[in-house]
Amino acid sequence: MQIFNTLGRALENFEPRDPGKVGMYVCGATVQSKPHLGHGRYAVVFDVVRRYLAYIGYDVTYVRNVTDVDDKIIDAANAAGVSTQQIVDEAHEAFLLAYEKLGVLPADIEPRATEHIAQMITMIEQLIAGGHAYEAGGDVYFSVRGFPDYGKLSGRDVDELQSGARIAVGDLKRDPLDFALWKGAKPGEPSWPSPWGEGRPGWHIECSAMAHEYLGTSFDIHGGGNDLIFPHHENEIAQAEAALGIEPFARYWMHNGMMTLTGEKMSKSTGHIIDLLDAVEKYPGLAVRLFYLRTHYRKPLDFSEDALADASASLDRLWSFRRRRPGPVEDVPAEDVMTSFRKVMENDVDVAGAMGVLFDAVREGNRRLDAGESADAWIAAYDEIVDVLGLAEPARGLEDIADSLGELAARFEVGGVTAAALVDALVERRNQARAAKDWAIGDTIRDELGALGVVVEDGADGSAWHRR
RNA sequence: GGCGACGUGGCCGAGUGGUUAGGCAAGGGUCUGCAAAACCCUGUACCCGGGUUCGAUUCCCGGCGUCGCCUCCA
Repeated sequence: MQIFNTLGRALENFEPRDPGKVGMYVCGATVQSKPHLGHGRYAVVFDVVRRYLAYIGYDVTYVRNVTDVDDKIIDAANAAGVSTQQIVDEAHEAFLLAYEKLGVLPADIEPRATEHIAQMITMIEQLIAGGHAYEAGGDVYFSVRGFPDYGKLSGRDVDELQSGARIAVGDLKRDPLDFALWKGAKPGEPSWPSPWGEGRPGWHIECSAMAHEYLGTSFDIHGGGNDLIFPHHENEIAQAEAALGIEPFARYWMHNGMMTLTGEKMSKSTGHIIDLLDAVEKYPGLAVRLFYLRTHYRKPLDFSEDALADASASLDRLWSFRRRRPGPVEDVPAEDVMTSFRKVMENDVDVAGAMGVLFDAVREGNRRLDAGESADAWIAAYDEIVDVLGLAEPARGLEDIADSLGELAARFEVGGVTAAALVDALVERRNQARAAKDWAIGDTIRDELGALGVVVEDGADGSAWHRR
């Protein structure tokens, strides 16, 4: 397949380092506060990349890190008067909940920075030994000008960066461009022992060290938001390639575009955000997921309430198609549908294009069902595509409304062993009433069920119900 | 200022050198006790100005506009 590689800014044929296997490292979040819609986008985008690679037969190792030590976390802990651990745990829990609601599969490995201090120290030692880094007053800095390839990812020129670079008061850098690998501990900060005294790692070194730890040298795909290209990923490359003496650190760099709100980037530092957990509370998590997936992953995506409602309506269309024939189908997926699907996906993961293929299949499937023909091949195609996109309707039980269903059934003098049987009995009772043209009873039962979240729909071949 | 991206029908949004993307919304029809769903039909888009070409929304140049990175950020 073809992937747009930020390193080189071109579409490239994807060839993994080891045949049949893909190692993927995606920059996760700094767990400092609750996630916003932008975090959901990166998570969903790379979740689909991962699923598609697995779908076409690769054995994928998916690593998504958790940054659990940095200035902002320390600030947040101090401001709230709690431990950094508490800030990290609460935020991380919120992220995991959001990922789950969005249908994001758990990472194979979810390494935390604080659990890989030793690997970072090793890498920093390698850098110092190689003359790429220097210790200064308990800090360690990477020497940017000593790494000729610096700027190759972001397209930056070291001499032009010079003017914009700044030195904080008390900084011990030899060159304004240099960045911290290790920061000497200040009072009240979490710290770890090191050859340079107590301290903590700089931001960038964790990804270099952890990606190398789990995926080895020159692994396949490194992903993240495009706001990480500079300086984070540029620095990751510099550190890893200088320390390990390998090139490239990662072979393909993929970056998703930013979420915007009223045309401006969402950013937690400005507070210009929509809370992700709020969004997945108001709309089904998978509607938010579909909202992300309608737009090509590299483009900016503007949030609006209307867009989310639009996505939600689209999702209903998909799901109501599948509900027409519940359960597994035997047929193989319609070949031309799957061919089209793969064709668009091979084009730099054109999920928006895949959406078109999917909806085409849905229309054809619906048409066939209306005509009384078999739509199994299209349902099978639907299942396969929806599985790759992560948009399958989750099974929803009736446990939470079992008591109310019991009361309702009692009112209409029907019974059943399970909650589902109660619904069946109520629908049957309703149809008896309808057969007798007693529309009032029929409509009451439908309305009452609807109030509980059970939607009843009458079709040519009987009435069907589903949980909303 | 440097680097980069984008500008498609009412809205969202793929894609392509010449043949229907798709979704949502809208109008008309079929089905239907009502509702819902579904199907069929309708709207014929590609920022502006040049250029290349038999032909450009698609390639090139210029302009206008919007956005991102250059500082923490998915």
